[in-house]
Amino acid sequence: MSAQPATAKGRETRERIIRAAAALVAERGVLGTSLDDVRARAHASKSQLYHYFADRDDLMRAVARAASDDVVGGQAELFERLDTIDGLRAWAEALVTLQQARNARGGCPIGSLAGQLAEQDEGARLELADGLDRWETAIRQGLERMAARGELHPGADPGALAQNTLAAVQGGLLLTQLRRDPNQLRSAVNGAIKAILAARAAS
Amino acid sequence: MSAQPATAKGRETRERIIRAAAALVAERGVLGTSLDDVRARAHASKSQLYHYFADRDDLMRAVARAASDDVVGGQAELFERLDTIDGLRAWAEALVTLQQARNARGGCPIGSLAGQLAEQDEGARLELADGLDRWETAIRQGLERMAARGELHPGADPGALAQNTLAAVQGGLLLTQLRRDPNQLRSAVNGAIKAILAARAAS
DNA sequence: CACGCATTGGACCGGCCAGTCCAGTCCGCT
DNA sequence: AGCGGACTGGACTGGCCGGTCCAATGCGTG
Repeated sequence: MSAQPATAKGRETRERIIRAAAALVAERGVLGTSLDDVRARAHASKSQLYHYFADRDDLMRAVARAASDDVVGGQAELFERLDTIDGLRAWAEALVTLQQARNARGGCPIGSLAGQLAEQDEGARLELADGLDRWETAIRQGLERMAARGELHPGADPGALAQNTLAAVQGGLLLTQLRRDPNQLRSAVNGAIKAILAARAAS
Repeated sequence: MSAQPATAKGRETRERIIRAAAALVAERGVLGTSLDDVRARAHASKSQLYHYFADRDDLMRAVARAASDDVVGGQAELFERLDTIDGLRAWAEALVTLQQARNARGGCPIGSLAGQLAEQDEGARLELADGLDRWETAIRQGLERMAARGELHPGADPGALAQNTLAAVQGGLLLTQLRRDPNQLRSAVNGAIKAILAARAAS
């Protein structure tokens, strides 16, 4: 960490830097992103970078947090309907559509950053794990609402189902990225939904 | 690519360089591995690096290929028994045990490299995708042997099951890495095996 | 206005690092 | 032996890049 902005202007500058860094990291990876690139893209000066961030790692940690927030925040409305099979299907299809729009590039920001940062910077790892937690929680709460309505088999474990669903999404995204084929994600998440269907109570 | 070694000695040098680079990349990531580091660890000189590899990217491509070979090759014996539920369970448990031994660090080499290389170097992406293909093929062939023995429901799709199983493994490994908890992998792969169980023919 | 803190500009530095280059040495083959 | 290609050693370089520093400029408050 470093100086938190004390004014609205400062906060905006800090945000601009993070957004620029996040965009560059998404395009070129942590490897290919220099602070000068960030500086230029954010229309900021070197001292601004070091005013708001302790060093390069600190900035990357902020990028990891921003990625987590974006990924999870971007699904907020879809999360609300995760307590019905239709809602689950809509959520899954939205993920697939996003990958199609991106030409199956980039994978999941959380997953990509994991490979680049998890073993290098403990703070970054924790930010990414936190994103995963919030994501899994949203899925689990949807399933728990289903269970509370008696729609799941009494022995079903919403926690385990949510965890496996998240794993299927992440694994599917990796296959999608490496094979440049969004159907890899579709198949994986369909499998996860099938597992949830199997846990439904006999009406 | 660059010069292929013409003599046994040359081949050994090239191998030594790749192994050194792979080890360093596993420890510090692509980002944190310089050619000087590789040179030192491999007891080689700068000219040897550039004799066998066109440039840094070319070396990293070779590292990606070596990672694919190691991951898939290391499971060869386990792959042979993938045509029984017990064999599947043994395979799954071996993966979990490996993660425990590694303190849940590093994830899957293929997955980690994916985040670091897939969007930077098309050649590396293809090497990693190839590793994935060989892996998935091994799983699929196990399931096909089960199907040939009539142990799977006629409508079951070994290809889709294999794909989803691989996705579960990769996703489980990502969760394991970010949460430093090997049980994440166990849960994910158990879910995949459950899906296979559900595809068994009623004896 | 005057004070002080937040913010900004940008020159500068020292180190690292990918890649080059040439002068060799090794070694199989004839 | 001696030719030639494969292989090796390591100095060198030019550029990039993270990080430092200081001077200056907003700007809210009393």
